Amino acid sequence: MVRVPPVDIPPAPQDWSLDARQILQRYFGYEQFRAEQAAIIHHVAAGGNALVLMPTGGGKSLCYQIPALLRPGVSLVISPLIALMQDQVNALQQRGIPAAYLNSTLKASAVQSLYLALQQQRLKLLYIAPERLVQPGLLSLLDRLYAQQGLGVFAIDEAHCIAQWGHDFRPEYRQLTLLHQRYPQIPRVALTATADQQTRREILTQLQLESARQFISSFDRPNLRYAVVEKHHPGAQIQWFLQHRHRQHAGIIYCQSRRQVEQSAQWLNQRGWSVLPYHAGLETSIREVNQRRFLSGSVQIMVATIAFGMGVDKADVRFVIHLECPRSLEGYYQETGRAGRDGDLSEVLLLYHPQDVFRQYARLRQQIPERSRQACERTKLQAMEQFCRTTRCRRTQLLAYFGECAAPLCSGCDRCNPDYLSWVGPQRRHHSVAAALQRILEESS
DNA sequence: CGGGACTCAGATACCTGAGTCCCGGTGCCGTATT
Repeated sequence: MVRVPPVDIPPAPQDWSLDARQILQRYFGYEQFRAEQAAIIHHVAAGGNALVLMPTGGGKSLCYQIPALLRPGVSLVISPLIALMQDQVNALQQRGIPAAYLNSTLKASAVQSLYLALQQQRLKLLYIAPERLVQPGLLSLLDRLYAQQGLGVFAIDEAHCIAQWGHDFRPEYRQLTLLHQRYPQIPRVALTATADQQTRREILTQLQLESARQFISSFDRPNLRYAVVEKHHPGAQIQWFLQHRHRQHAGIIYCQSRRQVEQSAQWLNQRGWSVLPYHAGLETSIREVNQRRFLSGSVQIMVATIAFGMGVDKADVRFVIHLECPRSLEGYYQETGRAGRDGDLSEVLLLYHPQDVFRQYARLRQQIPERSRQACERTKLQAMEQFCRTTRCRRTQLLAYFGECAAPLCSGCDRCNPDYLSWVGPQRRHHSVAAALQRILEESS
């Protein structure tokens, strides 16, 4: 992720009282709103709270950016990554919108001038991390703005982080509850592309959005083809998949540990594949170079941990491979969702081995002391396991997990189209027999 | 769970093997150090 100091804050345009559609055309260059965007924007701009679930590329950002421009004062966007803040702020500034971010990449002098700009209400959007939000200095400034009616909207971007990170990894995510307690008059909008029922409940509780209006789009990604294959010889299976289906295509291979990333990357490299590793143990400069090379297409395949993904916007990722089962269907959905953003057909392959899952059960027993959380994580892993072992349509099951009803057959997964099983080479006959038997058993029970 | 890192004894001056421990994956911030 490239770290650049913020550009000077552009002066606020004179007239923000345009209506939503005019703003859309004038500042963002689109003619029309998509799907529920208009409804969400009107609801939030009128002071309503909202939970927005919309798949990647659905135009979530506009759902808080336009309300921020329609309402008086400055709006705060809680964002999990510095790189995301930078991307968004750059894009807004290029459109002539006074936006800035406040984070540790800024020098003291830049922070000073930012505070001044806030006090003088020269900003419309401010991006910050939750860690920064909860600091007393910023809060007292926000108190003053609140008293002067200088706060517009609170947007919590990637709101699933509240549930996914708030417990142990980034505890400040659980202090966002202060937004409502301290500034009850300010509308809050939480946005995410992935949240199961449990995650939604947590978002609603933590942000006190229980009575908020919910806008939930379909999670289906019709251009993705799903397959889950039993893992026997992962190296050979991956090689077959690459050679026969994706010789030239860009793709991501997800591993569960840094070591597995290093080993797999090296193994593929030795066999002539154009790959680079990516995980949080690598130096920042190396991560930046590797990411840039993948995005630009000068390297074909990224072998990575979950560190790689959020904010990575590459349209032509044609495949995603999981060398091991992720810990939840939410994780799986997020990671596979990085394929096919351009809408073209893309293939996602999971190599499943029961022992991998068994190990994960053991690990969560050992690592999570709190019983209720352990149970919650176990439930998520169970759903993941069930997805791997199912004899029914994968897509239907994935969508059902996110609370969506879909047709019982999709023709875009290995259960609906067994040809997909040959992605990793010729199928051994007893597999299909075993699957058939299991299906008969399930159906008769 | 499984595998790597570490410890320590034993035999000998560097290395080996057995036993034990601990960790596995995401990032902010701020402070101390270059």
